[in-house]
Amino acid sequence: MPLLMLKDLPRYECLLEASREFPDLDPSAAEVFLHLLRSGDEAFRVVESHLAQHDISQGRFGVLMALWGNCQRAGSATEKPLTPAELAERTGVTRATITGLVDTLETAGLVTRTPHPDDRRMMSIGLTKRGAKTLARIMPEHFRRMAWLMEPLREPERKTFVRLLTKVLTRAAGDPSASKRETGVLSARS
Amino acid sequence: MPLLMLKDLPRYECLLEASREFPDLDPSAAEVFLHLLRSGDEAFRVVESHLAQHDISQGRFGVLMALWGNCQRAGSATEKPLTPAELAERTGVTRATITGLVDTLETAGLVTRTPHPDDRRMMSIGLTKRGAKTLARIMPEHFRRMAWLMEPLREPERKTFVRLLTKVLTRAAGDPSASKRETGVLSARS
DNA sequence: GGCGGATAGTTAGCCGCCTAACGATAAAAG
DNA sequence: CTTTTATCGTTAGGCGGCTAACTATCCGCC
Repeated sequence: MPLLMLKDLPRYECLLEASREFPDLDPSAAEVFLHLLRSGDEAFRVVESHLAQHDISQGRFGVLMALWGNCQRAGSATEKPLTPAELAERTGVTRATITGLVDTLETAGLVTRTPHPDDRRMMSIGLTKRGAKTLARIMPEHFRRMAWLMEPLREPERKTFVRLLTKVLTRAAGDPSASKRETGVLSARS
Repeated sequence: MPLLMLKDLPRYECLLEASREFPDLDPSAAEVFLHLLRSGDEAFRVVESHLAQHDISQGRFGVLMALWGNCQRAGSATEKPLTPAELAERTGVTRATITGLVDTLETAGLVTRTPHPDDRRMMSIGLTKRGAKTLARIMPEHFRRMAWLMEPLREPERKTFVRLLTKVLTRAAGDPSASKRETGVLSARS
């Protein structure tokens, strides 16, 4: 997981102090923001350390899950392949990155890569039996780790949490381009 | 920002459905978890896209901030250098990574790197005037972006948010080793 | 003073992410 | 039918993260 701004979270009082020097700094916003970055980081680590034991990175896991989900979605026991572009779309990385991930997964015998039957520009990526078995081995503990991390939260807290997180996601989805923000179009929008 | 499990967040009903097949899957925990991962990702993107305009990566920004914070902390106008190990500790990456980051920052004229006066094993990394000016130029918009993302949340929501995030962080900090979790020591602890 | 263990920063190699560019292919336009 | 535009997966190169190993240095102990 890449670097966060700084490892130790500043106390609110420090942010308040800093806001005197930087008028653009909203102390409570910064506090939430930094806690969010940090928590996301930690959440990632909790599951990633388990995946690593299976020689699976989060990136590879995403590809495997997308393929596996596609089998389930198809409601069929037979594999339903995806193209690299579809994998890229579902996993949120570029097609170029998918090439590398599929390279290593193919080498490990977890996926197949064959020319697409309908379009010669495309490849067809499918989950092997070994890939499916690897996933089946990983998923129980994967889900347990998620549950473990969230255990201190009771159901109502979880609902609140999701609601707040969704507000952030909605806001982020409305992200105008950076240049617009800097030129003050944002204040006109607000 | 690296890959999340899958780009599109599953609806709660899907998680409920999946929990029938996977007894280890706690639907509400998974929902919060995935929302958290995703929100952390988006928060990262909001500030990172701005930094990129200044040719600064999040990693570099962290180093600069640590150096700048050290100046401030020292309450002195003169620069107060840090060692690579101190930078690594404050920014949460390895010393090896710091070497690379400092390499590029030094090339850009934003930091100085000199032998340490007291210990010949160490280097001394300091912020240049140019580095400080670059930071001063970046920080207003950086803080504005944080504030922008959190704007939909009112003060009480922010306090709740920080409380919930802190619970997660506390839990993550109590993370026993992975092997212990898998062997069931966790259930004995709970 | 000498030895052993610890620490520091760097290097090499790997991985995963990106962008830009490319050749091959498909689709659209005229 | 031909030309132009769009799409695909891959490649090359860069960056930032990691681990392991290395040489140089420091420190504690005998």
